[in-house]
Parts: sequence; structure tokens; C-alpha cells
Amino acid sequence: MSDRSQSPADCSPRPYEVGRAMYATALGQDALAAAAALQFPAMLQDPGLLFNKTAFNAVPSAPPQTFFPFPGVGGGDYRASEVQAGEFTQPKHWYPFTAPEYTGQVAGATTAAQPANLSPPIAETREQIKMPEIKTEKEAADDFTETKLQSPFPTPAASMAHNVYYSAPWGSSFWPGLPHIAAPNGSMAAQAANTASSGSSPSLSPSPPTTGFSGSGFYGGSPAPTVQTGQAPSAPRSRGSSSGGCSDSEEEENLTTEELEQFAKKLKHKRITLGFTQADVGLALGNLYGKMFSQTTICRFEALQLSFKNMCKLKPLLQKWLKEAEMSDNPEDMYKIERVFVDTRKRKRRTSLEGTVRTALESYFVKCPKPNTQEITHISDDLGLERDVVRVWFCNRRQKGKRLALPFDEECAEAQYYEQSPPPPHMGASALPGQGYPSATHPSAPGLYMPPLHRPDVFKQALHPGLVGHLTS
DNA sequence: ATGCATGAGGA
DNA sequence: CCTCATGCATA
Repeated sequence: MSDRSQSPADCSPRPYEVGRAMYATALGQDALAAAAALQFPAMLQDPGLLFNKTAFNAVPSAPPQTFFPFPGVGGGDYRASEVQAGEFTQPKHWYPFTAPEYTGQVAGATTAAQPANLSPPIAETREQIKMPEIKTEKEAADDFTETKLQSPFPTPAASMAHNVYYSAPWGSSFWPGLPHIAAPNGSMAAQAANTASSGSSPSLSPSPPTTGFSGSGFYGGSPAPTVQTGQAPSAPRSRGSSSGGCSDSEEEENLTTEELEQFAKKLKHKRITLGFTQADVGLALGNLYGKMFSQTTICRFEALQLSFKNMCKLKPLLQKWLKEAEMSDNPEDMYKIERVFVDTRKRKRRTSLEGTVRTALESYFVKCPKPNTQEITHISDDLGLERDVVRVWFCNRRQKGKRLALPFDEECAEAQYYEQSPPPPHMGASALPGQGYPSATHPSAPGLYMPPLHRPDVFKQALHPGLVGHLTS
């Protein structure tokens, strides 16, 4: 209990870097557009807005924005796409844009010093992978799939997990017996792996002989029956019985928050000690058990930023990994393969909201955490953002806001949160229940982040008339 | 470490 | 539509 130190994550008090907003990439000529964008209605500074719930229907300051013909209004949207005309009219789909540099965050290949057992092997595996350019793209814009080379040195750590398409082997043979890895037979694995990459066989490392089980081969591009992880079998917040579905292996025991906390801490510690990065761990899980995770997830796990249920679900896996890692003489074996990225799906460019806009959104959120369609439209309009961006923002905001407080397992009554009470007075609520931890009850709860309502800084900023005001022209 | 996004499910 | 679990892309 001493710390769920996840620090006030959410409301990171950090002053947003207001000026920043866009990335160099997008910038260029967009600059002006961007500038223009800044001038969204000043509503946000309207103190009244914050405190009275004048819902959206009555927005005081009329949104002048009728005019932004430029694409990037809300935060510099899709960089290349600006060209296309009328995009604001349509539902917006993002188009293939230019390619990001894609440097994937290769795990810190450096951070860790590794046990120094060996290691060179691994490194080469990835560097040879080069991307064939593949299909369709006459466009070229697509190098999205890129090449990700990697560290020049043979560092063990390094890893990347792109859109890997692992065919989730969960139920397969691995599960049953993964108590000890060692699947001596993995030879085929490697090959299977590259099938995916449109034929150009990037030779991934065929698993160095040096180590034993290198190929935990699943990923066979083949069929893997769906699978996708069944979500945790047990009941949501009352994880009481584990009677659920997982067959063998783990059952998500009734973990307590503290256990999770401790485990998370231990995991992190060991991980670092052993020289692994979060990304490595994620990869290792894939190699070892067939379910790969990104650095993000591992990070969140360590920081206890996942829902309780999710934590419970992942813990067994990580625990196994940890065990293996500790035992293995050459942990490097645990993350070796990296799977090729063959996923051509394009993602919408990540929009970066400016500090001001975020602040404005926060203000709205405070007033109404769950705006309906109309309200969303209104907001998006007001801020000059796409509706979807706003919608997503709220979704994420809610998600972030959740997971925290809330009942302990003892099935005690859970909370008296009233899900938002919109119409009424002023929402004060916003403490949405939800995926939270059964943390120790209430009071001391240090770790809980973000008091939904009390966010001085938000108010503060919001109140600042000056901030946004002069942006306009 | 986090912000924004995607997608599978559930009403 | 929303919630949730996750992940890419960033900071």
C-alpha cells in the first residue's frame, strides 16, 4: 500500500506544451493552417461554462468557425491529406498518407546490460529483414511497412513488435505444458513465420542452434483458429470463483490488489535485473506462450494501469515468463523472434491535440463525461475537431478515468457512484465506476489518480482568458 | 510513459 | 454507441 505509486498519472499536471502541437513532419506549409486552427472559439475560457452546466445546447459563445477550409484544423490532421478537398464534409476516412518514419520503439536495446551470455545471434535476425515492398502500392506512400533496422550493435535486447499478426495459439499445445519451455523441436517455426511476408522470405533467424528451444513456433501462418484470447473467464469485478473456463494452466486466482502490486513490482525489478525491456517481455510472451504483447501493455501492467481483471489475466503469463527468465541460463532465448509485420492496414494518423484543445475537452468532460452524439457534434464543432476524434477522446478519457477506486473484492457494496447524472444539477459525478481495483477501501487510497472533478489546473487554465484569446488573429 | 486509435463484444 | 483490451506513434 505504500505506493501504488503510479503517480497521478492521468492528470499529469504537466503544463501541456502548448506551442507544440504539431510535428515537424506535418508542419511545413501547414503551419499557417495550424495557426488558423488555433483560433477556435473562445468558449473555453468562459468561466461560466465551467461552472454552470449550461450544457451544450446553449453554448454561449457562438462558434464562429465556419470557415476553416483548411484541413488541419483540429490539430493538424492528416498531413498529406490536406490536399484533398472537401474532406471535412465527408465522414472522414483517413487516407493513406505518407509514411511515418516508423522507427518503432525498439526496445531499449541498450538499457539492459544483459547477462552477457551471448547474444550476438539475435541481433542479426532482424536486420536482415527488409521489407519487400510488396503489393499494391503503387503509391509508394506506403512504405509504412518499412524496414526497421535496428541497432547496429548486437544487442540482445531489441525487439519490436509491430503489427504482428500472431495467430494466437492460445489453446494450442503450448498451454498445456508450458511449465517448462523447451520445445526442442522448433525448427519449423522460423519458416512458417516468413510465409507471411509476401513471399520475399526475409529470413528471420532460424533460431540459432545455440539455444535450445528457439522456435517456439506458433505463428505458423496458418490457421490458428481464431482464438484471440478469450477474455478472462471469470466474472468481472467479482472475481470470485474461478470456475470459469480456462482449462488448465492458470486460473486466475483471486488475486488481491496487493498481490498484483507486488507482483508488478517484482516483475519490473527482475526484468530490469535480467536485462529485459518491456518490449522484450512482450515479445517473449509471444514466443513462449503464443500471446504477444506490446511494450505498452507490459508497461501498463507494471504500472498497474490496466483493469483489475486484465491484470489478473496477464499475471499468470508474466509469472511464467518470469520464472523462465530467472531460470534460464540464457534468457536471450526468450525473445528472439520477432515476427514480421505484415499488416497493411493503415491507421489513422494520430492526432495531436494542443494543450488548449485538451483543456477545452477536459472542461467539457467535467461537465459531461458522456456526451451524446449531438453533444459530441457540438463539441467537435466548437473545437474544430472531427467528431470521431472527439468521440474517441471521450472514450479514452473515460477509460482512463476509470480503473481506480472502487470496491474491494469483498463484494461489499460497490460504490455508490452514480454514473453520471447529466441532466440534473451539475454533474459532479464523473466518477465512473468501472474497472477498478478492489483496492483497499477508499480513504487512504493514494494511488488513485485523478480526481475527476477537482482539477484545479483545469479550471485554472480554462479560466484564463488570455490563453486562447489572442491566438485568434 | 502516454495519447489517440482500432476492434471485438455487448446492448 | 459504449466499454475494454491493446497497440502504434509519440513525447
